[in-house]
Amino acid sequence: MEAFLPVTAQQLQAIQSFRTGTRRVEAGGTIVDEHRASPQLFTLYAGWAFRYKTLSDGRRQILGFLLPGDFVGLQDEFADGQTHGVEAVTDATLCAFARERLWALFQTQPRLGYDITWLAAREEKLVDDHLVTAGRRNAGERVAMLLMHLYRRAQRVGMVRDGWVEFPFNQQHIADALGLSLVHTNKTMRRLQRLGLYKLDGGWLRILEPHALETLGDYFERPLRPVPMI
Amino acid sequence: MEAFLPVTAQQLQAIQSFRTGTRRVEAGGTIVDEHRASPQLFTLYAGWAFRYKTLSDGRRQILGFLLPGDFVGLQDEFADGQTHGVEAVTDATLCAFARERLWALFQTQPRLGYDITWLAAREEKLVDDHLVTAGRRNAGERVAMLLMHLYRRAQRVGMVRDGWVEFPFNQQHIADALGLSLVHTNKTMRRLQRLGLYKLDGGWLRILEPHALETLGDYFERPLRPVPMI
DNA sequence: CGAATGCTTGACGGTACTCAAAGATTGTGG
DNA sequence: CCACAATCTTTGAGTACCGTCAAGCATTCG
Repeated sequence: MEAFLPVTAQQLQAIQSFRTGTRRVEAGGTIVDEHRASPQLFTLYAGWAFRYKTLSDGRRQILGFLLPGDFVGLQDEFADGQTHGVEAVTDATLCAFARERLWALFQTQPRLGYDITWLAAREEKLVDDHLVTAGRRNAGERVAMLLMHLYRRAQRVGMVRDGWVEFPFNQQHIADALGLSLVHTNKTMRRLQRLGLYKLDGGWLRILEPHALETLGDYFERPLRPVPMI
Repeated sequence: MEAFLPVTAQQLQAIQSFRTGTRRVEAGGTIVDEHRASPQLFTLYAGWAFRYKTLSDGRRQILGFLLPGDFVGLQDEFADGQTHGVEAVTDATLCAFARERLWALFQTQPRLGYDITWLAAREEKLVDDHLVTAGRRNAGERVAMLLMHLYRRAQRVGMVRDGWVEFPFNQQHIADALGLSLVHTNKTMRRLQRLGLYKLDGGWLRILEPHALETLGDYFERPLRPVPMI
């Protein structure tokens, strides 16, 4: 797939030896518990998932969404338990790695170590953008930005068919990602739909006016370099 | 300093060969331009700085604050220019590294590569927390959280003297970090001051009721492990 | 068919934003 | 040393965006 960097046979072997198995999680299931440090790192192979944190009174903030190819769990490496949860939105397939072998991987395969750093840096950029959204955009801009963002990322990994993407989120997910209430999220999304900017049907999303949404969200994705795949 | 991991002589030498020089930036000066990819990575040696992004109409979001020991610029590694700015709040001293030598560093010094990944993961955790603040906390909680957060981090690197920390930010900085307006930030801060939770005098901050602020912000920092220093 | 989940809408209230202007503080030049 | 500008802080008044509460509607599932 063109979104990912090519891998040599030797690297592939190193990745294989680093992995400890495949895991399946059904829709709505917990991939990483919010309050327990995970002994594993994951790469998402198939499905949609998200990272989140909850305040003690239950308010939840979704930190980011995960698509196939995304690497999760590095943030916990030094967190001593104070970390974030990961939950599957659809049925998901993951590749698991032993956290304790991470250092060995860096030693024996510096290239893969470098790639992991790359992925970590990219992740942080996503959170940076998300923070701008939550901090400085209004409701309409937030929705526009999120729709374009998810669409573009899905497109990149080949999840768009005839202009439609699987969109398995409910409005509570969107609200928790954007820092809005459920009701206000609903009203904002309805408004943008009535304006004809996008369409949502049976869990599938179609962007009707990409330029309008990009302008509204002040969010223009540039073509991205291929990403390493661990 | 106990906040940092010890370094071997050999590692120190590797770090030295990686660095390309020291840079001084005066208060208010630009460390990294928001719209130009920086050819350098930095470690902040002295002073306060912050990372930020601005929307096209001028709204600014501060992504995080930088204290001595913090490493900046990794996010740009693969960003193709779509990045964030870094600005000095006080006079600042930085150690510069050539970005192009990063890969060589990973090859020859896997330990330092691993440490850089550590720092990147830690950075992302900070942004995650910040995102929860902007997305799900109200004004009082945001201010409480930020004050405790900055105080604890400063304390960790020995910047607290007799309970006072240098606090060189103006209210616009705070507002842009928290995603609030200047006026509302002012009113909220005044309110917490009148409640006797903290004191601010001549650019120095003193936390009077740490427990109350932690509870209000629902933010409890655990003791952190020592951090690598590049 | 009833329960559960999610979407939609209206009404109302409050938090936070904007506008405006008056202090306070600092720095600069005559 | 004072006048004046510039910057930052503080406060008040009015408004709007967004949150909460409540209830109706649609869809799915057992």
